[in-house]
Amino acid sequence: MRRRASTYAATPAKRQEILDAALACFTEHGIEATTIGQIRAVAGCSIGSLYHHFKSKEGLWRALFIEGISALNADLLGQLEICRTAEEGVRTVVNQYCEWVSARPDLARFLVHSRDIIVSPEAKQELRRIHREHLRQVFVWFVPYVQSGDMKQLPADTYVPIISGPIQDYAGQWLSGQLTTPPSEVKDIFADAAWNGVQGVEERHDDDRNRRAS
Amino acid sequence: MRRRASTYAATPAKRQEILDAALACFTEHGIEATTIGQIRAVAGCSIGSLYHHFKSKEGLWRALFIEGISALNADLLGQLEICRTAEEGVRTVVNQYCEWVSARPDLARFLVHSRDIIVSPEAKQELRRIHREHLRQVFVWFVPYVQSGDMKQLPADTYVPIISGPIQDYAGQWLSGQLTTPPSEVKDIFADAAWNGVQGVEERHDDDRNRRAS
DNA sequence: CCTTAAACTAGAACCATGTTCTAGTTTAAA
DNA sequence: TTTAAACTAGAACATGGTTCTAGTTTAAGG
Repeated sequence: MRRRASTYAATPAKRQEILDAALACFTEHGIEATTIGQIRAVAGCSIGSLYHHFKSKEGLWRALFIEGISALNADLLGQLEICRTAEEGVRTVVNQYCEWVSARPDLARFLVHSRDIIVSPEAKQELRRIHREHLRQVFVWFVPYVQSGDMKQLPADTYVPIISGPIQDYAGQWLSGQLTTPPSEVKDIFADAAWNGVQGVEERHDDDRNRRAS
Repeated sequence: MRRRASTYAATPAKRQEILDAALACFTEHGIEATTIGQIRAVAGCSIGSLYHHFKSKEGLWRALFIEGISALNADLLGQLEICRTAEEGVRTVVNQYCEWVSARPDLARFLVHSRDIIVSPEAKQELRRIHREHLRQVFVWFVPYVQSGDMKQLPADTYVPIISGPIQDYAGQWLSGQLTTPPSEVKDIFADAAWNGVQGVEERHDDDRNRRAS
């Protein structure tokens, strides 16, 4: 009723527009503080339209989250695909995370924080499923290297924390504005630490130990 | 009006009662999903009383958070006090976190999640201040060992992620029910990884490397 | 004891915000 | 042109956080 004459035609794009608007609002006001009204205003649509595309506020979060996390995961798995040594793989996990966080900080911030914000049991279940499936796929990539002894034998659930924990912690602090040096500038340090933490013990050479020293 | 005759007298305790009720509700329903009404019911007080003690829902979160994080910090600093080597210190950081998470999982879960839930700028500022102050104090403890060469020279902001990142990541997964093996059972692995990641490079002895092997 | 002020409590009133509902409008296919 | 489905608008509603007024309890001073 308020719209200009022949504007319609953009149905599929509208959904994306709402998602973009939501992310912008989250970045500006914080995820929790953002209201449906603000998103609606930025996206330039009505409440009804918004609820037509997403069944609830949480549904919107969920869509944004799944879209983001899936892209991140797919990108990592793609990069792992072309790695040919355990060390390459480990460093790729760290580096890819750094690059991605630096490239899309708004989305990264949202992903990191939304884990604690999505509450409905079904949604939580789904997100957890996606997360676990991703971890599994990454883990599978590393299995042969564990078996060959290139990587240490450890409890299955400890590899990811050891490899990704530090960079995620650092990135989280950076994303929330507590640190000024971007992850990309310290990625080698964390890649070193990650590889250092999981590399096999027997086949160590002297000059392997500190490769980032130069 | 509804109260039994001479029940009053418990003013200072009531506040704590409300805090306990809040934590119980958070554990049962999730932080976000918990309403003031639920807390009020469990604590057995009125809305007015609740708002007298805490100026808002967020104020309640804040009080609970500060209480918890302060206890955790103080405990760690106390334990560090009696450590006499860098390795002892690093392992203490990891172990203490494990023990504490295992001992008070409800509170731990709340602390981990509430970081993203407190939104008012002033509160956020305060929490950040406390967090940074804590990091600083821990860092200060390690400084002499970095200078002596017992620990690697790294950018200041990377020590904590390397030491604490993995165990925090693991504990977070455990707290949210995704893992079944409690942190206390894998703490040595993470302590090893932590020390491995920050120990000085020159003064390494062969038998230092795998001390947890037995 | 009695009075009085401050701490505290009760619960109704208020208000912001997420969600539902009804009445449409646009599009595309028959 | 007709019709059904996708989509949009915005008012009405429900829930839950917050404020407000009217108390009640306690402790200190007469």
